[in-house]
Amino acid sequence: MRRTNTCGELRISDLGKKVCLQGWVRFSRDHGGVQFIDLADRYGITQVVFDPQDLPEGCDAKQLADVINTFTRECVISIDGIVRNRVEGTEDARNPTGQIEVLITGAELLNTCAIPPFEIGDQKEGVLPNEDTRLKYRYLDLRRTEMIQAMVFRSKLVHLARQYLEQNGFLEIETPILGRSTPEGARDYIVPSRVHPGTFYALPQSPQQFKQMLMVASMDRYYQVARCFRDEDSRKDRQPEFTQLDLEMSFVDMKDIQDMMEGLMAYIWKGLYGQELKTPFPHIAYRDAMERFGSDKPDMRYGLEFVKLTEVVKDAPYKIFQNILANNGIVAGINLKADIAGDKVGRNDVDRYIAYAKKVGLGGLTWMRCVNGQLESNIVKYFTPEILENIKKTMGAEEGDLLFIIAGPWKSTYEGGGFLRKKIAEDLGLVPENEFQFFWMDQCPMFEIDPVSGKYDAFHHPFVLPENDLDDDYVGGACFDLCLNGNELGSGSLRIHNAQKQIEVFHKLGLDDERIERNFGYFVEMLSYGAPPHGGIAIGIDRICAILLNKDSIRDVIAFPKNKRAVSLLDGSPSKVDDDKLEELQIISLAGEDLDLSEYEDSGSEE
RNA sequence: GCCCUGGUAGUGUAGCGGCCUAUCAUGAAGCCCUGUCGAGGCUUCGACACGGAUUCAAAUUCCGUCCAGGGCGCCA
Repeated sequence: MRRTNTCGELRISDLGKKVCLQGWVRFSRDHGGVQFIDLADRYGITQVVFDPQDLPEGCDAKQLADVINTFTRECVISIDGIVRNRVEGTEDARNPTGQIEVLITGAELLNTCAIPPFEIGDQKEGVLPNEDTRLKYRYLDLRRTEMIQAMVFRSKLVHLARQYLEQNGFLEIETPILGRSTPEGARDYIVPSRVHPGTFYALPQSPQQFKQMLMVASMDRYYQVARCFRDEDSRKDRQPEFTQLDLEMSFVDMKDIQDMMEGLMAYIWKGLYGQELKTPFPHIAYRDAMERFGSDKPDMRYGLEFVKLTEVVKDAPYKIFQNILANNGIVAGINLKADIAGDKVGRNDVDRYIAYAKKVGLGGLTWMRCVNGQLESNIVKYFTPEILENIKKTMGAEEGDLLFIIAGPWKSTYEGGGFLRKKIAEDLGLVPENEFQFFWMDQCPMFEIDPVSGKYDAFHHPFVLPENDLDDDYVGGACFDLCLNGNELGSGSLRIHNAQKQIEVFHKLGLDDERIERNFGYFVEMLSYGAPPHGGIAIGIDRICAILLNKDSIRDVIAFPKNKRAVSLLDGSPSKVDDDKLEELQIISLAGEDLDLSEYEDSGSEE
């Protein structure tokens, strides 16, 4: 290798060294006689100087100038030179290599660069091109320092995780990418089989079943940096393919798994920031999270907690509340204290929040303001003075405070309230930056009942160990989420290790024996061959990186993400494939605009 | 499937019925310049997403389409 140093490496201690640097021309400044080039690579930027007056003997200035004249932005060059001091007073304190420069004594153009579609300099933050342009030219976008830092950060984080888990006896084991499609859960990406026409593999939504098999296989502690695939619509924190740090442990209880994760996070923290992370993480029960913050992954870095008013208003002659309470609904309030909201939330803002509340599924939004020691609003006339006083007391309302009151069915009302709480906090600037608060959300139910169909759905997934008898009124699940700043990083649980219990849960979820056998037969059978008690957790690598780096979207910590519509602008996938490929797989597409189905008709009943 | 926001030179923007032959910056091309560092100076080039409608007049208003982002649904 000719290169002697990277572009982020040279310091004052290297003065006089003969070096060869190779990299990209970021900026160049031609002063007529002397010319400066910012030579960049992923390690940094070094200023290299063409100074024809100051060349050592034997250097042909004319020849060098001819080469350097061919350099353009972002072309790839190799320069030989001598590390020297900068002229006094021209050092650049912002750049770690800013004390020195390299006098060019030899130069070579390694490759040209077409005119870049956007500028790659780092000072242009805030004026990034549209994301589709960035994604189309991702290899250029990734040259930006900010993106390089994200990739370095992510690589470090994953490396630290591997180190910690290896130190704790975990085996890194790969599980199949081509697997079986299951009817539960997210939509699968499916892959046609050529050998068995008409059958399909599915890409894994998670390695869930395989990692449980590894426990039955006595591997005891498994982990994997696992790519997962879900064919659902994207969000800023959801991509069609994403990466999870997946792990599973045998002979453990929930605390063992949580302790291991806390140790892992603390190790990563120390490695990334050189600081101790406070463990253990606090816990909050699902019900409390919902009733206090209106979310199962609440951001608890700011207050604005809901206070239950159901009891307080149960005798109020206010029809709307009466109807709601008669249907087992709840009433709860949130107090915007005068010092944080006082002047900032006026009558117009209240109307805005009422409109927002309706948008997020709340029937409406009741408000009261504490003025001259009395609660005032358009509806106080429906409440007796005693009830108003009680509301005031329960909510801790003081002069100038504004109360928002939500009412309706338990789940949808608290969920809507959670959206409202978040919106208010953002509007009022209550969300702190650069504060990271991990916590466990636990004590979850095993099932949720669909309010429309009355059907049981698994709260997490059907392999979670129920904590009590399935016929009890309330069944808890041995599962928990790891949350950070209002985001779910991942969820873990103890798993069912008893075949009969697993079948019972499937039954509860409405699967009959035939369907269980067809879709999960091998899995249930596996449990019958000495499955140890086991459990595990998976956390989203993309999400944790995005949160820790303050990125709006996980796309900013993924080298080659898809856009909102699951398209890769870089390679144009998904794309059509040649007809002969489809023919080999015995597949016809119904999406073609000129498809002639006549020769296939009467073989199927569809359409 | 639905809702919201947006689409102006390569890039980022201003303009939001006539002051538009469309602003500014950056970029690109050319010239000048020996200490800059997003160098600087001068000259030139380059755009209203597409299709309809309203109007004497549309970048601007309306309708439709496409594209992008955010959200709902969905994500066991």
